[in-house]
Amino acid sequence: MGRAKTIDETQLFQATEKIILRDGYAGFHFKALAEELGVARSTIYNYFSKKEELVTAFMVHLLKQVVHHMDNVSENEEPVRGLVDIWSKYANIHQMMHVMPYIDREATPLVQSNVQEMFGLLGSMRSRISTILTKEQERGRVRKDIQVETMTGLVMAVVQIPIQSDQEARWVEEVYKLLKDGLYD
Amino acid sequence: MGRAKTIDETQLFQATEKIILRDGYAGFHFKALAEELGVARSTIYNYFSKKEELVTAFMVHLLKQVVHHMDNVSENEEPVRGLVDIWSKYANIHQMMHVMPYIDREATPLVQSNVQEMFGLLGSMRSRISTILTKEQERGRVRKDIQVETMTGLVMAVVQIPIQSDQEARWVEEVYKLLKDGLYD
Amino acid sequence: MGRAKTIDETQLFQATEKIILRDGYAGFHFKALAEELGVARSTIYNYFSKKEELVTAFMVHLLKQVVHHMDNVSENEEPVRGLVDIWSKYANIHQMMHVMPYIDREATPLVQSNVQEMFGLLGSMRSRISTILTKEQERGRVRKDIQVETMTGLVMAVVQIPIQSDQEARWVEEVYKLLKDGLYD
Amino acid sequence: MGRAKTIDETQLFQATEKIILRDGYAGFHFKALAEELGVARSTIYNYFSKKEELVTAFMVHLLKQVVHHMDNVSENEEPVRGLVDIWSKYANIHQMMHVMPYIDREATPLVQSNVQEMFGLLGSMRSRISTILTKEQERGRVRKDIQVETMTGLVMAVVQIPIQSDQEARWVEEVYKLLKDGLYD
DNA sequence: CATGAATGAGGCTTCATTCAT
DNA sequence: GATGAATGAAGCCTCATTCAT
Repeated sequence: MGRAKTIDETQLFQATEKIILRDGYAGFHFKALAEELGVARSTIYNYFSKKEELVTAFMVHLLKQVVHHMDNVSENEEPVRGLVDIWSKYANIHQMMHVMPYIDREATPLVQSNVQEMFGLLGSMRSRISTILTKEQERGRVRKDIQVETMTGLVMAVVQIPIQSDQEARWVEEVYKLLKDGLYD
Repeated sequence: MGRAKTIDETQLFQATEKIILRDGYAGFHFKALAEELGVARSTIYNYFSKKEELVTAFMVHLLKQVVHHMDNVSENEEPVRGLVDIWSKYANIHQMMHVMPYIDREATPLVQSNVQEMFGLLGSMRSRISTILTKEQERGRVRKDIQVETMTGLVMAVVQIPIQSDQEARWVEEVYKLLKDGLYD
Repeated sequence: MGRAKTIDETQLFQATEKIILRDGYAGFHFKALAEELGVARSTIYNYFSKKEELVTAFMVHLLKQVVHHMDNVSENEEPVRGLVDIWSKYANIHQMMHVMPYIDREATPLVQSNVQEMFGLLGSMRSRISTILTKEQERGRVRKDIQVETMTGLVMAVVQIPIQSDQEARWVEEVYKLLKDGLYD
Repeated sequence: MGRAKTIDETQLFQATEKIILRDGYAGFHFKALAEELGVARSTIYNYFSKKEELVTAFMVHLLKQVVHHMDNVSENEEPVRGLVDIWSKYANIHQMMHVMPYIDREATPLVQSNVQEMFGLLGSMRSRISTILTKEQERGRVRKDIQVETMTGLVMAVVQIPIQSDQEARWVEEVYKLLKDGLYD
């Protein structure tokens, strides 16, 4: 039955995230990855034949999770709060997104399609937010004097507000309030 | 004496920004820079003896400008709006900040001190915002039920909201409103 | 598994010696080394990640050999002659030592420790010679009116006396005599 | 009458020696030299149009001094001692000679002729020593059972015996004795 | 003469990727 | 499948040297 696999995609993704979060994309090489996983560098090529393919696949994977969460939230009575809640759990996704400019998007067809999928997913996120906001507008909860794009941008941006670890609940609370009612009394 | 300079620091900084914004930090080499400026690669080393030194010097330069602007604004009657106004002009500074994880901060002593200065300036920005918010709280304009840090984070984060070029005025208007009064009616 | 090595440390050391002896340290680059060995430049980096690491490792290796030889000689009835004999075989070691001022000793920790080891080995050589001379003094063979350090220096210095190839035996004979009885009748 | 010279050959030579002795030939650049002298790098090219020309000129200059000293000594009743005496004063010349393998001897015609002159001077040194030794043989002072070349080599080699500063007199004494009568009682 | 500026040549390194076992 | 070894491409950096003022 051949040799048993020593690693799988999940481990690759975990190690990838760990390294990128720890060392930034600059510190993310197959060299480092191999060390992290305790396998030979060349072994990774049995799974992903190109660095960019791995990274983009990983990001697709991440984004899918987020989008999935968003789907389960949109039915909530307080959907904006639900979004903030998700952000608190996927804060690092933004760090991950920053690696995008460093990726050669033309590298291979697979990379291209991954990148396209990523953009698709990002679009989904945005449009889910838009939808939520529009619905809320219809319900008379959200203001109508501002473009939905700008508001969507704001909702996406708040993920950048630093969270102190073990203060997530408070972060959600405060950020939600700020989003809802703004800075002013 | 000696011959006339063909480039100066200003041009270096401009080219640096241009390249980083266009290609990301990954595409920023002295090779690219030299091509952009039409000089030999080694010429650049007469100005900055290390890639990191140039980039960090540039970022310090940028941040200084922003902080300087902030100083001239804080006396305004509507200081939060002033901040948003600055953000609209320095939107790219955030893109620039994203290169930080890619910089080898130990590269040289000069780099180290530049990086320290950068953090100092970022701190200044934050503390200026804090101060503004606290003062506004005292004047009874800004709410008091939320930690100043979180609010500062929000103010800094809005710079990430995408601007459509030639829509800056509107962006400022809308973002300011959102900041002030939130999403909700 | 993996493919068979095309070079090993021994070949690297041999090539290193050959090049340094032929071209001096100035002519010793990984480029030259790679050409000499018929491999790609980068291949060498799989063995030694820095020029200085290779050179210093090589010198440690050389010195160890010499010290080892010295140990097997000290029991001889005519130990000074034994030393001269060793010198005749390791004449080039002195040429090698001349590269030391050209080595960046701080390059890496490994380099540092290699350099330290080198000095340790040189110290060993010196102290072995000292010991021999002192013992010979006790046996009443070696004069006592001169500091042992100076005599040790003399013994080490004679390695510089040029040898004509295929005249080694004669060189040993004559140098030994000179060491023992001096120039004068 | 034109601008006054700010440096001259003497200063160049002094600075050259200082740097080479301090940092080794590796640390000897026109950059360092210019700093040492407080002039622009390019200024040096008004005096020597090539690094090698400067270095070789300097070495010729040094060797000439030594040879000159040797001439004034050879008339002494104890000529070997006289040589040792000179060595004590020019100990560093040997360090200087070690840079030779690093010099591109073909660099320019001037370099070539300098190098030739250097070899000539080294030959002079050797032949002066030979002559002295031969004369001493004739006077029945120096042994005849050993080739003059080997003995010359010994005399030249002793310059390598380390001198402790402010112990020069003693060094001369001891080395002379060793040369004359050897290590053995 | 002196100099500041520019440059080219050459060496150093690091990885992603490919190969052969 | 896994691996150790080899490699090429690409970027970094340092000087000697040349140029123009």
